[in-house]
Amino acid sequence: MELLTEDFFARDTLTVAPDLIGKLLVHERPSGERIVGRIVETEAYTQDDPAFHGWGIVDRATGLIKPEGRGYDLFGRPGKAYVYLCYGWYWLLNVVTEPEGRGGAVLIRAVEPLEGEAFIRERREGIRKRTDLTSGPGKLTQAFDIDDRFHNRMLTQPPLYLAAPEQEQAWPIAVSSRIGITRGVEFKWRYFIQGNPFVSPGTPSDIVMRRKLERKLQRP
DNA sequence: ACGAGGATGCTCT
DNA sequence: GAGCATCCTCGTG
Repeated sequence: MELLTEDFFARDTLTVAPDLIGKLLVHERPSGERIVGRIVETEAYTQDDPAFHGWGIVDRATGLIKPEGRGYDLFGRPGKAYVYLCYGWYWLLNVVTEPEGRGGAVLIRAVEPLEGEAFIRERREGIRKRTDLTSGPGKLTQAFDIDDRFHNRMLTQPPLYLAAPEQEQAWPIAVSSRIGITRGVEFKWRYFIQGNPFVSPGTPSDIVMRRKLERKLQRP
C-alpha cells in the first residue's frame, strides 16, 4: 500500500471526500500489529458550511479568520487529524483538507475491517454482528483505538495513517445529505459505497427534518 | 422495523 | 445553560 501525502489533502474538500472512499485507514500498534479498514463512508465539511466547526471563527463580512478556539485547527496543515469528543462519549476522526489557511475537513464515518479483526473485536467487546464493529464514526474510533492523542498529528505517517490499496477498485459511490446535523442539511456531502454493509445505518438529516415537520403538522 | 430515552463532557453564548 | 458531526438498550408493532 502507498501512504497518502499532504498533496492529496491540500485540495478541494468536495474532491477529497469521495476520493477517500476505498482508501485504507491504518493503525500500527506498538506490538507491530496492523489494524486496517477500508473507508466506505465519508462526509465533507467546508469553510462555507454552517455545520463546520470552524464556521463561527470566519467573519462573514470580511472573510477574515479569527485564530482562536477549537475550530481553528481546521485551518491548519492538510493531512492533520482533527479528533474531537462527540456528545461527551465518542471520539470522531476527521482529516484536515484544503491548503493551509483555508478551512475544511473530511469526517471518516465508516470502515470495513480488513486486518486486525481480533483486536477490533476486543475493543468492541459485546458486539455480536460483524457489521456493527465499525459502521459509524464513533464505532470505528473505538475499534481502532483512536482518541485525542492523535489530534493535530499528521495522518501521512505511522502509527496512524491513510493509504491507497495495492489494487484500486472503482466502487459505486452514492451521495446523500449528512447524518446527525441540524444546519447545512441541504448539502449532499455524504459519500458512501452503495450496498456496502458497513455503511452506517443513520438517516440523512434532510429526511429526519422532513419527518419532524410532518409530525408537527399532524399534531392538532 | 421503527421510536424514545439515557449516558456524558466539551465549546461557545 | 444550550447545543451538539453518537451509540446502545429497551419498548412497541
